[in-house]
Amino acid sequence: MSDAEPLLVITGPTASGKTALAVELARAWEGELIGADSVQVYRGFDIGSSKPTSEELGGVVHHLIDVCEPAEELDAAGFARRADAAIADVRARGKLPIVVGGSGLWLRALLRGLVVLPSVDPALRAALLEEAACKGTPALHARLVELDPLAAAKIHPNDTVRVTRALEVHAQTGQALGALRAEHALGAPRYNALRVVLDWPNEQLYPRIRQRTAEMFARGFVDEVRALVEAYPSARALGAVGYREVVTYLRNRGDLEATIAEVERATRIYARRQRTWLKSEPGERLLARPDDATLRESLARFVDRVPRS
RNA sequence: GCCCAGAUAGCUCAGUUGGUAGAGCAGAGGAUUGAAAAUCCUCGUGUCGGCGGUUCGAUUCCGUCUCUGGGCA
Repeated sequence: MSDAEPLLVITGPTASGKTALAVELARAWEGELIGADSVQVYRGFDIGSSKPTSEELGGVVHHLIDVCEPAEELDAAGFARRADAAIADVRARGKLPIVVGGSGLWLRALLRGLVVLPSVDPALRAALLEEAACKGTPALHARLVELDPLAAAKIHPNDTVRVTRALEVHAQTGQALGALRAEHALGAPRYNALRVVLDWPNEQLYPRIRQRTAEMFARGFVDEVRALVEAYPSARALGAVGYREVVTYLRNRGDLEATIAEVERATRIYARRQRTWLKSEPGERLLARPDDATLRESLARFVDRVPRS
C-alpha cells in the first residue's frame, strides 16, 4: 500500500451506469464528481456523449464537463493537470472527490502519470501526418526503427497515431520515447486509487446500448451534430463514436434507421475495446454490476479511509 | 406465359480459362504512455440454390427445376 492519497474512481464500458452510481455515491457521502471523459469535456457535445443533465445530477457538482470549446483540444496530459487541481479543490472544501469516466488513457494519465514531455507541436504533427499520407505509415516506421528501435519494436508499422507520435517526440526532444516509457513505467502511482469497474454481461449491456442510442436520436442528436458541424467543422470530437456516423449521415443524406444501427454497432465495438483496456490496466480494482448489493458496503469501507481536510 | 439478370460466409459481393473458394462489413480476441469515443493487429469449411448430364474430377461447362429482381405480355 503506497502512501499516495486514496481516490475513488468509477469506470467501466459505455452505458454501464457509471454516472448514476457516481451521483448516488456523491449524494450519500457529500461528494463531487470529476469527469474523465474525452468527449464530455467539450461544450455542445451533450446528447451524443450522454453528458449528464442537470436533472440527472440533481444538484451534485460535476467537474471537468464543458471545460473546453469544441475547437480547442484537450489531451490526456492537460486533463490530468485539470483533474489534479479539481481533486485538490474538492478535498480542500472537505468534500469527497469521485472520479467517473471511461476514457482509459485519461484515467491512466491521472492515476499513474505520463512521461514528462513538451506539449504537442501542432505544426510538427501536421507535417508528420502529411508525410504519412504521402509515403505511407510503414515508411515512417522504417525511419523510427533507426531513430528509436525500442519504440518501433512495440508499434505496428500501420499504426499511424503511434508511429507519428514517437517521431514527433524524437524531433522535439532528441530522445527516444521507447526508453523514456520503459523508465517511466517503474514509477509509483500518483494516487492510491480504488477503481470500481462496472460491467454487465452482453445480454444486458447490448440492450442498454440500444435503448440509450434510441433515446439519443429521440432527443435531437442529429440536430446537435448538424449545429456542431456548422460551427466547428474540424472539431476532433466529431470523430467520436456516434458523432462520426451522424456526420456521414448528414453529408450523404443517408438512411436514418441504418445510421442508428451503425451508431449502436460502433458503441458495442467501443465497449469491447474499453473492456480490453480495463482488463490489462494494473492497480486495485473492484469488478461489479451496478445492482450489486455488496458494492456499497465495500465502497463505504474504502471511503472511511479517505481523509478530508 | 415469354425474355434477361441473379442465387457463393450472418450481410453485401468477388472469383475459380474445370482440380471443392476470398474480400469488405458484422462477430470474437488483443495492443494501447499528450488524437484514446482515437489508432492499430489477429481470427474465414461455406451441401458455391436443388436434381441430372459431360468429365478422371463440376461451385465452374450443358440441361432442367425452384426462388428472387427487372422487362415484355
